[in-house]
Amino acid sequence: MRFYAGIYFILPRNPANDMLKKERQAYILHQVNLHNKVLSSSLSTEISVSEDTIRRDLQELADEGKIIKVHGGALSHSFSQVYYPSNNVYSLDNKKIIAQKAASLIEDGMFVLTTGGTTIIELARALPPQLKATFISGSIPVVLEYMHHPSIEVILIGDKVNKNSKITVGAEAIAQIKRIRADLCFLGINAIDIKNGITDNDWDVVTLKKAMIESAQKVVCLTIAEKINSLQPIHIDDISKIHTLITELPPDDPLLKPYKDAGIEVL
Amino acid sequence: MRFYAGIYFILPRNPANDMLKKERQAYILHQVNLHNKVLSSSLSTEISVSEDTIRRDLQELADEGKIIKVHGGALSHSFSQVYYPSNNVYSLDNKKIIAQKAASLIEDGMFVLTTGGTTIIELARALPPQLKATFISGSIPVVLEYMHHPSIEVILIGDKVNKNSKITVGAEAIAQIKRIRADLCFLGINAIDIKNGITDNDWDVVTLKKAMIESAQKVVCLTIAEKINSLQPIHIDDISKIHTLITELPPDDPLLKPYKDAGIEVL
DNA sequence: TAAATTCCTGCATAAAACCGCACGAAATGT
DNA sequence: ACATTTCGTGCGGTTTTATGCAGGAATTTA
Repeated sequence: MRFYAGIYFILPRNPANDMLKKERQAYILHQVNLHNKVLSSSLSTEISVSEDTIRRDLQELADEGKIIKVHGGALSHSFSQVYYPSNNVYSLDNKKIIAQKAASLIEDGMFVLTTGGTTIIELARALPPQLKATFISGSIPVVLEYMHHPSIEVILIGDKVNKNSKITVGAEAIAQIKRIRADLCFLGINAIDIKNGITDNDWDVVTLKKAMIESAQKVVCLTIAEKINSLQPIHIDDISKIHTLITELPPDDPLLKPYKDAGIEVL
Repeated sequence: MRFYAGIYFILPRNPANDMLKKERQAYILHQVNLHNKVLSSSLSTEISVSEDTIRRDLQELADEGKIIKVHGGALSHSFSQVYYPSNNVYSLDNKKIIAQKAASLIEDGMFVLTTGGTTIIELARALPPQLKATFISGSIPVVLEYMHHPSIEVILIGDKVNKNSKITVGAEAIAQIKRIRADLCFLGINAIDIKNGITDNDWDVVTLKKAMIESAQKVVCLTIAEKINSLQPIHIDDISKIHTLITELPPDDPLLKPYKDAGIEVL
C-alpha cells in the first residue's frame, strides 16, 4: 500500500515565505475554490503564519461573501446553495402547529421514518437544535431540510426518482425500508376517514407508506384538519394501524372524537 | 568624503543609479508586471531612495490604475484577475466546456453513473433535451439537476447522507452501486497525476468512486486543467483504470500528452 | 463527561503608512 | 538676474495596520 491511513503529507509548492496579506487571501481563496474546503490548521503550516492570521483572513473573505467560514476552516460557496423557500405552502401556519406537536414526540437516539410533503418539511424545521436522532426518508426536499440541522443523522432511501413528487420509489426503496426497524414513523397523509382508513392517489406512494407503517413501532399521521374525513382512490391501511393522529386542532375538538373513540391517540 | 561628527553625510551619487521619477516608476511597473508583486522595502534598497518615495510612486501608479497597492507593497492587476473569479462557481466557463464534451459521449439507452460536484452539475445542464438515458448518482444537488430534464430516468443511490458534500455514503451505497452494470461512469475528480493516478481527500468519496469505477464499462474523468498533475492524500485508482480524460483544453495540449501516451483517450 | 481543538478578545509590538515640514533644485515670472 | 513658485525628496513624529500571543469561552471529539 502506498498510502498509510490516508495520510500523505505533501506541499504542492512552497509559497514565498513573505506573503502579503492580499496575496495570502488570494491563495486561500484559490485553495477553497479548488478543493471546496480548507482547514485553518493546514493553511497555517502551509503558509507559515499563525492560525489566528488564517482565521482573520477567512473571516474577511467570508465577510466579502467569497467563502463560507466554518469551525476549523472554510468551505466553497458553490456547494451549499440549495434552498427551498416556503412561501407558497398551503395552510403553512397550521402545518407549523402540527410540526411542533410532532417534534415533541421525538427523543434522543430514535430512528424516525418520514414520508415527503410540506408538513414533514415543517417538521424538519421545527426540530430542536440539540436533538440527536436518525431520520430516514426518500424525499429529496425533506432530506435537504434535514441536512440543515446540526446534529441529526440523515439516511436517504435510494431508488428511481419520481420527478413530480421528488421521492424515490420502487422495489429497491421498499426493500431498504423493510430492513429498518424504526421507533417512529411520521406519515404526511392526504386523506383519512374512519371507515376506509388512510388513502392516497399515487400507487408508488401508497406502496412506500405501507412499507413504512410495517417497519415502525409507532405510526403517527400528520394532516391538516381539512383532510380529516376525506377519501382518496387507493387504500393504504386501516386506522387500526395508526397510533397517533396530529392536526392543528386541539385534541378535544369534536371533529376528532371518532378517532379518539377508535383508540387513536390524538394530539 | 566630508562630514562632521557623522551628523551630516552625503551618499556618493552614482549618476548611473540616480533615477528620475518617471524612470523609477517605469522600473517599478516593470518589476510588478514581471513578478506580480513588489515590496516597498526591497524596492527602496534596490533603487536607493526612501520608502516614502517608493510609496508615493506606488500610490501614483495605483491612481493611474496600473497596479494594485497593498500594505507593504503592490500587486499586479493580472494577479487579481487570476485569483478572484467573479463567478460563484469556480472556473464555470471551463466546466461548461468540459460538460459539453462529456455530454457528447452519452447515447440513448445508456446507463450512466456519476459522482457529485459542480462539473457534473454542469454536465446535467448540458444534456440534450431529447436524450433518453438513465442516470445514477448519490449526490443530491446533481439529482436535483437531473430532475429538471424532461426525458431521462434518475436513480438515486441511498444511504447515510454526508452533510458537507451532500452525497450518500456508506456500505449500502456501495452495495447498490455494485449491483449496477453501467455503460459509462463520469467521475468529477479533484486531483490526478501520472504516477499516483486519481486521488482525493475524503475517505467516503474515495470508496464510492472506487465502486463506481468497478461497476462501469467505461470510466471518464472530468477535471479542469488546473487539477491535472496535482495530488491529494487518498488514492482512488491508477490511471490504467481510466478510459477517457476530459478537460477544457484541446486534446493536443502538451499538458495532456503524458496521459495520451499512457493510453488514455483525451478529449 | 472529559479532553482536545478551535475561536474570540484584548493586548503588545514591529512594520508600514501618513502628515507636515524643510531644503535643494528646477521652473517660472518680473 | 533675481525673486518666487513648484516639485521632488528625505526626515521626524504620529497613526494605522498586520500579526502573534495569552488566556478563557465555545465547540468538537473521544
